Amino acid sequence: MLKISKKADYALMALQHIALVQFGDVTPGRVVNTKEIAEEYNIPLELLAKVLQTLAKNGLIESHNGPKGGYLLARSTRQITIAQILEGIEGPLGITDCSHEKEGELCLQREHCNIRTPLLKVQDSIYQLLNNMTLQDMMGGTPLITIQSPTAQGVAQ
Amino acid sequence: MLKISKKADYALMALQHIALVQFGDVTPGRVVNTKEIAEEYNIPLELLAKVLQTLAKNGLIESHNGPKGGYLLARSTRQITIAQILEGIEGPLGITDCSHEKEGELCLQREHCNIRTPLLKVQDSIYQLLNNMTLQDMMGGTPLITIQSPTAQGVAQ
DNA sequence: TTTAGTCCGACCTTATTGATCGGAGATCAT
DNA sequence: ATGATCTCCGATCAATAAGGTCGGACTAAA
Repeated sequence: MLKISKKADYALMALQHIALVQFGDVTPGRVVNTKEIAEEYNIPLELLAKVLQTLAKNGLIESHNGPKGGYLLARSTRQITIAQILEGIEGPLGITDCSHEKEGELCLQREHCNIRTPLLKVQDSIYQLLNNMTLQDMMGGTPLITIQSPTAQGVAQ
Repeated sequence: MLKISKKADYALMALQHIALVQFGDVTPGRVVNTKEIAEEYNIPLELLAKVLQTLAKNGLIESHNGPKGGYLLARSTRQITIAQILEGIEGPLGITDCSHEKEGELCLQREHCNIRTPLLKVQDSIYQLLNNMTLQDMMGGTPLITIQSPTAQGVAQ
């Protein structure tokens, strides 16, 4: 229960990888493309592409078009929270259907529902949890495995 | 994202209702049947029946067969946690696919996956959250929720 | 201008959830 | 004991969401 989607999983892996490349000590500053990540983690290329597009649209990463293009983090690893990443892919956090219920679309149970308020408190606690953890917290001490890409070798000095 | 299922919602409502009837001051000790709950909260009867059956099978409530039959809480409201209820309906908590991965069924990303460990810590924090809140907390005053950010504990591997 | 790469949206396939049906078994009233 | 009523429980169906795929348009570097 409470499982996050594969897309969200892929997003976390991809962002962590980009962060490692961008701020790691191997080839700092290098731009990362979709193919590199897909091959490194065995993620279907097209699906990952869509995930990255979504992340770019939500302002978490910047896309650079054309050859030698790819993605870069839009801001520092401490300014990107897990909540932002997950919400960027899966939409706003809502443990129950009525979490973001607008006026006029009440659920059938709402009239006598006594569990909404406590559940919203639980939801809020989970959000704080996810929003207090950043990309930086997910990359400590993890070694970056470099890949042999002709493109990458050409760029790295 | 992270939405719980309708069945789980129904389970929470039903258990709260049973608890109110059983320990409330109107008709204490009365047995509650499926139909009563379904009508009160506009829940499809057969679906609720299956939810209650599952809860009974998991030892959260006791079923009494035949006419004048129905359900009773198996233990006190303070001994039934939200985690127990949700897990009884939706299965064990697992925010990622590999949460309960058995030997030999590694996911394709596992080889280079660096996000598993921090995610498991997040999952553990959510579990504590849900397991520290009981049915009792959903019946009266404001639920007491304590969270502990995994970041503070040093989530990075 | 060519070429490699990203961008974007439509599409399909599968899995999960929500909901339904019909009978078996158990209990109480008569 | 017997019937009527109610819960139990498995099998099944439909709707929705997730996972994954395809083809073409656009962009920038060589």
